[in-house]
Amino acid sequence: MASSGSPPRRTRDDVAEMALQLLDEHGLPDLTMRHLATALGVQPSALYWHFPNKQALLAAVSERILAPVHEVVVTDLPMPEAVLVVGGRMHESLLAYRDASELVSSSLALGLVDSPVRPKLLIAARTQGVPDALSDVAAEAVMHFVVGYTFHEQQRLVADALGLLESDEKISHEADFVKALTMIAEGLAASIARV
Amino acid sequence: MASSGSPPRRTRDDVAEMALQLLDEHGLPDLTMRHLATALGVQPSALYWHFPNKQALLAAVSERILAPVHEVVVTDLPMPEAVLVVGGRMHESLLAYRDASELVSSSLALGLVDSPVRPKLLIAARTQGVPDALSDVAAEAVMHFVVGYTFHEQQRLVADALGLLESDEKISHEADFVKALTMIAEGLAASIARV
DNA sequence: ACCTGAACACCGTTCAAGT
DNA sequence: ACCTGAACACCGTTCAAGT
Repeated sequence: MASSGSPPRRTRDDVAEMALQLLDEHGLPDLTMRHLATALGVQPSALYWHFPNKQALLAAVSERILAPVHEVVVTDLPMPEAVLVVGGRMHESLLAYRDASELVSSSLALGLVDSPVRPKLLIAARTQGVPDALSDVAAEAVMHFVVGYTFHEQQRLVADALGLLESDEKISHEADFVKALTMIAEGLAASIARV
Repeated sequence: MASSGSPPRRTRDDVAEMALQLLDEHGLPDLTMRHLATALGVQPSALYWHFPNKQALLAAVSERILAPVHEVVVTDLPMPEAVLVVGGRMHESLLAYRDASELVSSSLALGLVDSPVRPKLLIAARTQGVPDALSDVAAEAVMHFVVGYTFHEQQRLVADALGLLESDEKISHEADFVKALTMIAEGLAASIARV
């Protein structure tokens, strides 16, 4: 049998998965097409058979990072709580990999990836008779806040690791995140009450 | 008289100002140290006399973009209105230059530039007896939402200019921005009412 | 004080050609 | 279908040296 035949080939998913691992291990600045190719045992040009360009590859990585948010179940949850659950899950998902929020921020802005927050809040809103327009507005506020906050937070984490933060900057800001998200949720509740 | 003497020299401000113009005319991807040097009639290495690295230069450009936010006056303004005024001014400032929100987003995240929202809301809060902690939380929510939203919005503007948007994506989202910002302001009002 | 010249160590992307 | 090899057109940064 020809068991030691042709060299192993990579799927699109293999490439995206390896990119995610490189991101987590070495950070976004070192996630180059050349490093990725080397990690896959392939020439840089081979990557362009799987993806048209680097942005498309990064969008695929963003999708993987955001996957857990799509799994969250918020049906029959009151709207303000749904905001906390979805926003919280997105926060967790972004913190799970190094530099994830920076990467996702640009993929979202470029429109190469859809907000996972919007469909979730839409479901929760509809089961409670809240207009789509209102949940859309809330989804925008939540998504941009969570991504921006986590981006900022994640940079503080690396600054801390490098030991260049003042001691009063080193306290955990997890509580602040929840407070701000709660404030947005309360704003939504107030908007609903007025309808 | 030696009126046609030594060649013109550049100040740090000259360099930052030219960078801002290049950003606005050609966008962030084309704002390279080499292009900037050429525009200034200088060698790329000359820029490193004025700034230690590109990030520091970009931070200086971010400061220029955000300058109008520091000029806004919110003393004696009720807190929810202060949020709308400061957030609105930040939105305007970011829209004034091409790719400004993307640039400012990363400068803020890296901690190379301070949030202009925080000190403004702090003043408004204190004149009304609102605790600093509360205005800080609001400042975080406002800043991250405004920067993220405007980043997304500014990318839609270039996509529209390139003619690659569906017609239902082309409607102005200015009203949505105000609605979301208002929702955050109402969340703050609700938090204040509970104190 | 401000800048040149030259180099170093990289990038993303294309494309003809191979298997 | 998946990849190689080689090239193209760039990057940011350093540093000795000039004026």
